[in-house]
Amino acid sequence: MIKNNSSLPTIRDVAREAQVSVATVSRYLNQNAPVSAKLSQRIQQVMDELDYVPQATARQLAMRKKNTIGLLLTNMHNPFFAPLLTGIESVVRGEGFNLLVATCHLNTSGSYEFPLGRHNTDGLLIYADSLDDKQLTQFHDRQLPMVLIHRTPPKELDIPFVTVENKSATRKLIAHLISEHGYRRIMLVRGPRQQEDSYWREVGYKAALAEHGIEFDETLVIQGDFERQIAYKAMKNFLENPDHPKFDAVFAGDDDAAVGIYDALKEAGLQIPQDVAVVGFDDSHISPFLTPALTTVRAPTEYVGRSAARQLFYVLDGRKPEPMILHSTEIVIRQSCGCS
Amino acid sequence: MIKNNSSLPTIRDVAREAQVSVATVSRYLNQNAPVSAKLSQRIQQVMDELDYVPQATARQLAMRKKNTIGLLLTNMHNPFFAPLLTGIESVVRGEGFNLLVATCHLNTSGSYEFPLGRHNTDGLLIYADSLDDKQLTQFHDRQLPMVLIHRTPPKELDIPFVTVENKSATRKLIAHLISEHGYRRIMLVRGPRQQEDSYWREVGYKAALAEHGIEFDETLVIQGDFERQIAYKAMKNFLENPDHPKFDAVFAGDDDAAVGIYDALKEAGLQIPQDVAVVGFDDSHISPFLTPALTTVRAPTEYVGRSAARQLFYVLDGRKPEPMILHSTEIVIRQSCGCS
DNA sequence: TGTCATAATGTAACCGGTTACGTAACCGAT
DNA sequence: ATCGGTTACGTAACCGGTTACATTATGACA
Repeated sequence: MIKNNSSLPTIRDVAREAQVSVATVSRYLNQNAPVSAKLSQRIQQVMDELDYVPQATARQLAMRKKNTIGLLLTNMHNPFFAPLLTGIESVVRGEGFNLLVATCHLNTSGSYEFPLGRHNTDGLLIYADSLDDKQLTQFHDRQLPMVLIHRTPPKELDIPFVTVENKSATRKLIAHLISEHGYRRIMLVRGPRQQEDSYWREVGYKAALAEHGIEFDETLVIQGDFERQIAYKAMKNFLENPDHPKFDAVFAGDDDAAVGIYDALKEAGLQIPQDVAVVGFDDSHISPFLTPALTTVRAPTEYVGRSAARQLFYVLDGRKPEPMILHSTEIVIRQSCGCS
Repeated sequence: MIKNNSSLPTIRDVAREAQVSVATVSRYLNQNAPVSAKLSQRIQQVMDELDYVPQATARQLAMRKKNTIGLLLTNMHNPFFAPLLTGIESVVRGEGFNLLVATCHLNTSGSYEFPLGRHNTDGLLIYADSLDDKQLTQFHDRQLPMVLIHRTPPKELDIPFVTVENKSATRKLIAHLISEHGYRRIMLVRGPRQQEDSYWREVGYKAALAEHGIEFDETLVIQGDFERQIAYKAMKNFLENPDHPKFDAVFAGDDDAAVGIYDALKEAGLQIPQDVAVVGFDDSHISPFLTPALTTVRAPTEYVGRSAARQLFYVLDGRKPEPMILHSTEIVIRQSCGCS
C-alpha cells in the first residue's frame, strides 16, 4: 500500500494501485461512462484499501460547479427559523448539495458584508427582512441565482420568492372574531412599517372589517412592531389614556407582540377573553402555553423552506421557477378569542 | 474590457489587463508579499472594472485548505438549536471560515450517511445525541479534527467536547426544593437512558438527596425521556395506581417533559405548586409562559456554540484544545417550585 | 566601480479532480 | 478481407488559483 507521502490518497494513487488510468477511476466514480466489471472491482477494492474519498474542491473546480447553495440570514432569533432550516436542508441534501449558512450584518464602514456569493455557492436563499432593496439589487446584478423567503423583490427585479398567505388568513381570523363572537371594536397592533408580512396582515384586517360593514378606525391602531416589549408599552400607553376608545378585541400582529399585549391587559386588570379577546399570528412555540391559549394563524414553515429550495434548484437547472409561491395558512382556534 | 468569453473573469484576465503576472495579482490579493504601490493601484482598478472575485474552490484546492467547518446534526427540533447555531456561526465567520450545516440520518441500508467529512471541511462540530459511539469512532479514525457538543466522547478516544454543567445545577435545584420549601418526596422523571445530560442530572439529583439525608427511592422514579408525551403518559400511569407512593414535588428532567407533567397533574386535579411543585431543566422558550411559570435551569447555549467553535479552531491551528469545557448553568426561580 | 544583499516581479509547476480526444479491440455486415 | 460502428480505456489538457524558484532592479558598502 504505497501512499502519497503524508497526505491523503488522490485519484492518481488509486489509478496506480489499480493499474488503470485516472480517467477510468473518475469514470467509475461518476458512473458516466462504461467501465468493465473486472476493472470496476479492482478499483473499488483499491479505494477501500486506501480509504479514498474524492476531494470536493478539485471536483468542483473541474466541473465549474460548487454543488453548494447558500442560506443568507440577518439573524436566527426568529422562532420559525428551525423548521425553515429543516425544510431547506432536507431538499438541499436530497439534491446532493451542500448547505452553507451565513448571517450578514453591517460592517464597520456601514455597508453590508456578504460572506456568500458566486465564489462560494451556485445559488442563494435569502431570508433577511432587514436587508434593503439596494443590497438585493446588488446581488441580482452579480447574476447569482436566488430565491427570496418571506419577502417580495424590488419591483424592477424578477426574483422568485416564496412566502405565506398573510392577507386571507388575517381576514379569516378577524372575520371569526366578528361573526362568531360579535366583536366590532377590534384593535390592530401594527407590525414594523415597510415590512411585507406586516403590510398584508393590515390589508387582511381591513378587508374583514369592510366585509362586515365595519368602518376602519385609526384610533384603534397602535404600533407594536411584532415585538413583545414594544407592543407591551404601546398597549400600556394606550390604556393609560382615560379617554381611550372602547375596544373588545385585539389583533396583536404576531404572537410575540401578543405576549406583550397579554401582559399589558392583565396589568390593567382586564381578563382575556372575558373583557377583551386577543389573537396573534405565527403559532409560535409558546402560544399554546399562554393563559389563555392563544388563537392564532399557523404557517407551514417547513414547507416554505422546502419549496424555496426547490425553486432555487429549478433556476439552477435552467427551468423557469414560479415567480411567486404563496403558502396557505390556517387559523388555529384556541381560547383567547373566546372559544372554549 | 476584454473578458474571458462568456465566463467569469479569472485571475489571468486581471493579470493581462493590468499588465502584470498572475503571481503579482495573487500576492496583491493575499497581501503576503510586497507589491509596489503603482502596480497595486493598477490591479485594484482592473479588478473593480471586471468585477473580479477570486474563486473559492480554486484557492482551496491550491492551498489544500477548505476554509470551511461543518456542523453535523441529527435534527434541529431542539429549542436551543438556534442560539447554538448563532454562537457557532459568529465565531466561524469571525475566523473567515464558511459554515456547512448538515443533518445525518440513517439511510436505507441502516447505516449512517455522512454528508460532511475531510473532502468537505477542515473540521467538524458534532451535535448529535442519537449518533452512537461506533459512528463517532469511525469519524475519529478518518483523522478529522472535531469537537463534540453536549456529549462526551467514547472512553478510548480523546476528542475535545463542550457541554454544560448538569450535575451541580441539578443539585442546587433539588437543594432549593428541599431547603427552601421543605419537600422531601421528590419524584425524578428520568431522561433517555444512555444520554449524557440525563445521566448527570440524575447524579445531581441523588447528590442533593444525599446531602440532605434523604434516601433515594426508586419508586419515585418514572421514565420521561425528555419528551412531553412520554412524560405525560408515565405520570398519568403513575397517578392511576391508587397505591402510588406519596410525593410533594417533581423534577421533570427537562422543560419539555415538564409540560407533560403539568398536563398529567392538572388532569388529576392537582394544583401546582400548592399540591405538588414541579421543576424542569433548560429554560426553554415556553417555560416562562407556563402556568405557573416554570422554575428551571438556564444554560448559556450561545456560549456553548462559541466555545465549541473556538476549540475546533484551536485544533486546526495545531494548538492543544481543552479536553473538556463545562459551561456553568444557573437556576432560574419562578413560581412552579412554590416561590412567589 | 564592483559586489552583494534585498526588494519586486515573472515563469511555470502544482493542487486533485474531469473530460475531449485518440486508439485499440471487437463485432457483425457486406 | 474490408469496413464502419461500438465499447473500453489511456493521454494529456484544463479548471483557477498559489507559490517555489528564477530573474531583474535597486541600493548599500567596501
